[in-house]
Amino acid sequence: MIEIENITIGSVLKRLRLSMKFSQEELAARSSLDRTYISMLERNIKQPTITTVFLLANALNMKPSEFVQQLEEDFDGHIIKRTKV
Amino acid sequence: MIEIENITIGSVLKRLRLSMKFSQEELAARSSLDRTYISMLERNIKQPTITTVFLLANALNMKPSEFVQQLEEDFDGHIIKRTKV
DNA sequence: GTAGTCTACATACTATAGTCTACAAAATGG
DNA sequence: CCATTTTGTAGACTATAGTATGTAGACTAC
Repeated sequence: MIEIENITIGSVLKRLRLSMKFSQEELAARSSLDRTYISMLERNIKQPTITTVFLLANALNMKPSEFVQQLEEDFDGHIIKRTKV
Repeated sequence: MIEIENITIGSVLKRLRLSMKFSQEELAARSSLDRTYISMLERNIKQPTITTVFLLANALNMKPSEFVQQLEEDFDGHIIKRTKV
């Protein structure tokens, strides 16, 4: 069981984007998000809110739950570690 | 087609929490989130990040994608409206 | 009535989501 | 190779995610 701090969507997002043959610019336009933010998401610099997940999934012509399913598969066997100070 | 600004998880979250017979305190403990934040999520004062969605779903003994599916059903026929200034 | 449980709400804080501009570096296609 | 396109990155900004404490109201059980 691998401990992680956050769910990171970078690899899933990039894979799906490329499978649609979209540039980041194209995906940004389709999702009404900022192009540089797409870049940051793909590099796991930032994580999206639920609304952003919906926007991205819609832009990728898939259901948000399908997008999340992809994440589940990537993070199977991982546990999110929450630290208490 | 109804325009919305954000995906709000309040009604889904509360329904699922009650179906598990958890108090907000219980759900907070199981998800390692703050109790008052759970309250705010249920009242749609705040929206969660993807990591928080995973934490909540796990605490509710369901897959994150199932949780998101519930949201999809609630928001079927809605479109997220993004305003450009 | 009283104590305990549950939740809403206010307030304040830290960390970060998301936007935007500018520029540099990398990739691509002819 | 060169021009164009694409992506990474820095920096600054506004809005908000998430935490935490305290108070108050509602409800239930004894």
